[in-house]
Amino acid sequence: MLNEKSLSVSPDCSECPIRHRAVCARCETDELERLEEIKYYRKFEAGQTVIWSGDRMEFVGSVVSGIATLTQTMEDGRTQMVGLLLPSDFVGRPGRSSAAYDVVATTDLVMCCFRKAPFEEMMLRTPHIAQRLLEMTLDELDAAREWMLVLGRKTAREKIASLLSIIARRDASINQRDVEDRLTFDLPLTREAMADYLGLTLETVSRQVSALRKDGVIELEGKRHVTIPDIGRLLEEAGDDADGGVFA
Amino acid sequence: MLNEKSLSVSPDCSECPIRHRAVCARCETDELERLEEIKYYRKFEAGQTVIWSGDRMEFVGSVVSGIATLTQTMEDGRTQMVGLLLPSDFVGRPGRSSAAYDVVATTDLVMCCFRKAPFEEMMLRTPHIAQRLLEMTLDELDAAREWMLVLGRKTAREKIASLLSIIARRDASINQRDVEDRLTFDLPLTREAMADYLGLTLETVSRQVSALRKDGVIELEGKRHVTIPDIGRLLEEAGDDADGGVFA
DNA sequence: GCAAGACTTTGACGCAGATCAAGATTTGGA
DNA sequence: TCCAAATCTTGATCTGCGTCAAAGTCTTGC
Repeated sequence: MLNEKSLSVSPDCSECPIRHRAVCARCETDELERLEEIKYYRKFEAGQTVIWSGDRMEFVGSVVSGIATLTQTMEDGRTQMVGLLLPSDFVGRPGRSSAAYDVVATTDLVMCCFRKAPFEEMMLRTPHIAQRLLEMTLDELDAAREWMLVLGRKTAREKIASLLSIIARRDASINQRDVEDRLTFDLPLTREAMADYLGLTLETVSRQVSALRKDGVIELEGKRHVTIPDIGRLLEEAGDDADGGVFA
Repeated sequence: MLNEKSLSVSPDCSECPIRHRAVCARCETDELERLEEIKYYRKFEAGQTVIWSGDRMEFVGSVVSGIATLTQTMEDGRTQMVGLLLPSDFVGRPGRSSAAYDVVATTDLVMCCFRKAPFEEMMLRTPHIAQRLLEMTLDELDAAREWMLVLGRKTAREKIASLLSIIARRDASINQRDVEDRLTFDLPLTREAMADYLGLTLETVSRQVSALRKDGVIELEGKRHVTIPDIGRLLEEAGDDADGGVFA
């Protein structure tokens, strides 16, 4: 299965998670080349909608850089975010022809896309791709279920702490350490987007963020830059085990 | 790929969804026979725990008959149901060694199980199985995300109506039509289990069920037997489009 | 550098659903 | 058949978060 060429990563693909995670180092050379043929990049600006719920979806792909959200909207306008897409996350469903959710770029976004039909065709012939996608989808399912606990049973304060701990842990690209080796990052979401993710109003989000700051759980510089002095404390506030449940 | 034997269903397997949905009519005869070798049935009584969160999980499988729930519990005892397993639903994750949730039988339950190691091994050699599991997992992910909207944004009354409409639509085995051709079924969940699914208290569930009855949206015979005079009305109460969103 | 719009904070008040409590109904075992 | 436990209903009261309102603070383009 393995050969030298499949292990090497060509420069233009060094940022492409699908190729890294699903394909590279596992498939035959000619499969890699076929995948290369149907691959292309798309860029979106912050605020742009990548795809509307119900639209025909003619590609699948994964996030290379930036952040996007998946949201559902009820007829009366209530909206719930159902997924946060960070670099390396996959978008799209083989076998489904239209999008089930709105996908919106919340920061500038680069996606690595594959035309859907040839990708599906290739999946049929390349078992590792389906297996890798299954693995990724099971991870997403776990994350969705973890989030159900947050939405159904946690208080507003716990919800905020849960969101901050997910962001602090999941997106290596925005995470830094400051001079004292504390976690520090820019929030990639507005208060309103946080509210949509957490099933709260933006006013409640704002109040609870202020409360966490006042209590020393987080530090804020401006509206968006967050520093976590003690990640264990934050996890406690989130109602998680100190060792972090599924996020560990 | 196809041959006569793979299309025929042996009697002892006529109820096994994995075989129907993932394997039958798609694989070679010898794969079918190997699958048969590692297959076994397990029965559980109502109330029994199938597996505890964190336990080593040495099988995967699917529900043949009965209903089970997936729940998460916080240290302080708050619990959230994160999945409802109806006949044909799959349990277990190839590649994961321990269970992430408690699985509890809420009615008498029959499961069709496969020993995990040989099943995984077989999955590697039989692309259709991974592809079928991917399809099923994507469906579960959609259901989980639909439920996030219910948990995050719907009122108590809408939540109850949403749960009833899911049960009314998804479990063909408990669904009947009465003499006037109206949907009618026994609720497979206690008020407490409904509360755990909906992120409510059991008192609120009881009150809202009573309210829906008083308003003629549902009819009750005893505590558990429900009749839906007008499914469109119920969907309206659930806040869904009359044509049902992802449940359509 | 300033005006307009987007985003955020804070306050006052109301309400949906939680909590606490008591009692009714159903189930099951001796 | 009867008692005990489980399940469900209903009422009274409390509270966390939503709603409405106003003002503060960033950002952007001119």
